[in-house]
Amino acid sequence: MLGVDEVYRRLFERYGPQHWWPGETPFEVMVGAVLTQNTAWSNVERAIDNLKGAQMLTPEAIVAADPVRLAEVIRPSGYFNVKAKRLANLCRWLIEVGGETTLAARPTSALREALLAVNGIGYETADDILLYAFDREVFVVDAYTKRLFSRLGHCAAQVGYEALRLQLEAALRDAPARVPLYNEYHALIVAHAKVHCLKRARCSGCPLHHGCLNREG
DNA sequence: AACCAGGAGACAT
DNA sequence: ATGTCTCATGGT
Repeated sequence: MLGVDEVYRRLFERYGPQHWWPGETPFEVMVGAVLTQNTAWSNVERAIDNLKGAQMLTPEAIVAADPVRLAEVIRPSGYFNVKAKRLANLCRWLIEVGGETTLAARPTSALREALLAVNGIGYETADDILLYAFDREVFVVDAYTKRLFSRLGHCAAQVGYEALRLQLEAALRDAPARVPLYNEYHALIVAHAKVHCLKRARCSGCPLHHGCLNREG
């Protein structure tokens, strides 16, 4: 079976560095993490552009905004009513704790629990924020990650989030520079999925769909 | 025209 | 602990 480190090597060889997250500030990363829940990034870009254009890309502006207005602005990202609430929850929490800079002092486990306590932030969104906004050593697991590693024989298809995250982190525990490694790894899996093989339904006839990475090149 | 996207929560079992 | 349903726009 292909090792977790070898999978990374092959992904990196194919797609090169991805330099994620596509966001300019930690706060923009957090907003993007919520807006991209089960949604294509192209749609999220529009929503973020709208927020910028409306001068609303700050915690204060989002909390102060009328919920209907906020939903209207983020409309292109889909699920706009739920996501408007989720953004407001996130921003209320950020203001309550005294801003992002205050959070830098917290240990990762405590920060993770605090994020998960915000309604609308689940495991993946929390870990996106931890890794890409706070540079914490957390392996982000998403639907593609589960499909990839279950198809490669590393885990069951119905593996739970935490089980797979801990398994992957354990497999890479001796790797140097894990934060940049995790950063690239998740981005590379998404890049790979964008090309092929990681959709919900396996593409019939695709010779790679049982795990393209088993093949060289 | 169906399928899917860088999920999460409420709720039932 | 594990399923099912809902939320919704935009691209292929």
